[in-house]
Amino acid sequence: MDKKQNVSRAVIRRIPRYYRYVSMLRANGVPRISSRALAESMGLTASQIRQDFNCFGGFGQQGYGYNVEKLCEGLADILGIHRQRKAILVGVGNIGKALLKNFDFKASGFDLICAFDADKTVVGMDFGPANIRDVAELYDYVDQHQPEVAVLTVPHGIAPALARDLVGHGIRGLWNFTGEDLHLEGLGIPVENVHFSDSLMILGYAVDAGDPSATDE
Amino acid sequence: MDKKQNVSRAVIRRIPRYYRYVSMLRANGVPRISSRALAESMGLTASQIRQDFNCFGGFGQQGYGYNVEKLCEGLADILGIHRQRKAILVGVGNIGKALLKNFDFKASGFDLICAFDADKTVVGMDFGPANIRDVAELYDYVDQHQPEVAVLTVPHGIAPALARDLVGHGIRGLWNFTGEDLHLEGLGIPVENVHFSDSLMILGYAVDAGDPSATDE
DNA sequence: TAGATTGTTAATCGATTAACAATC
DNA sequence: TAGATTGTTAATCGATTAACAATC
Repeated sequence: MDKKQNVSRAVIRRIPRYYRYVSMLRANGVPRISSRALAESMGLTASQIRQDFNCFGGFGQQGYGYNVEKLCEGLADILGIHRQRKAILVGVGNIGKALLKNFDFKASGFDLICAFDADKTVVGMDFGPANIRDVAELYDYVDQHQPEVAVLTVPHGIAPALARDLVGHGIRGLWNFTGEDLHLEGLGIPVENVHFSDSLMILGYAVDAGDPSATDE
Repeated sequence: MDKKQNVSRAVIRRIPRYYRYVSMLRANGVPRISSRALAESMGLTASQIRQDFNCFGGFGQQGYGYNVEKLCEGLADILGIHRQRKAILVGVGNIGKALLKNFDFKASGFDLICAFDADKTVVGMDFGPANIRDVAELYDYVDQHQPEVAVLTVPHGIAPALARDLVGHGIRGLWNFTGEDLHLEGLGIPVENVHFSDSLMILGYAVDAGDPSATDE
């Protein structure tokens, strides 16, 4: 199920999308799928799909294709969905609230154990799965519970310092919604920077150009 | 300012990030920057930056570098920031609300003129720039005001049909937060699918692997 | 002018696609 | 077995990097 060590960035970034499509097939009770049929439905080539899956060793079977159940579990394992790593969220503003209320952390492999904010009026409340605590307790909490990942939904400006401190307290990955690029790869800390504006600007360019090829995945 | 026709997808997707960095330099009053210095601060190579900028014709000057003001305006023009294209938002749930309240559409080149929801309790309210109308009025409104882009923040399931209908009424681009991939490129309609879960899963993978190289941009 | 830095061509690298033998 | 489809190698394509002449 795990074979090669050096899986390229391009491949890894496609895995969640595979997982999404294959999960849907599974939910629909489809027992098996060929690389050709999956490629068709995803807008990729069959070759690429076989290459990608083979980075992680043989999911498939010649003459048959891929068993959907097995493939789905394989992809889930690659992504560590079942590991349910502990995560915290810092900054319960609109975006923070929206994530707490709507976003299914469990489905992505995380257990959101607590959220933090400086605003006393939200401290003590519950949104979705997590209780809100005072940000003053943040580092004590991190020391004690050792979450692996922090979701940053704080206002612009305070992100870089916060990120550094969290990493100092053992945080190993950051999901960053602040709009400021964080670069902690030098420390070996992965960061996913979510930039709404970049996405919308690319859409604007594509609309102006009348060219959809800048968009999709 | 505009030279080549076939600007590659890879280049286009970097432009918003350039725009972000160069805007910051401008805000800080920096008058000029070399490809070398910009590369340093963005974690790219100088070569790549010069190649990228040259897709759109000479922003720079030999021996001097790039004039920040001019470069910033050039990038804004490529992205059509000043065009302020009309946009609507459909689905005023948590994510919709968060976007309306927090997201600066103008800074990305859009004027969010109206939002729609089926829930009568939010109809008539204002969040941020836009008034909320009943979704029953949606298509009449689109016919009349001809927005170019629709932001889809509706619940899972109804997105594909809604997207098709909006395109039927002249919508030329979709910013899709529903978690369902929409593929309308066959119709020449660009779509930016925003997938929070994909982003978080990639982060999870990178954390497990102890390898930040899957993340960043 | 001399130094700096671009614009641009050529070389390298990586990712995608094609092809086909292996095998279920 | 025959047909289908994978796993995998080789060919192609595109994107990034290096190099350097042009020129401010």
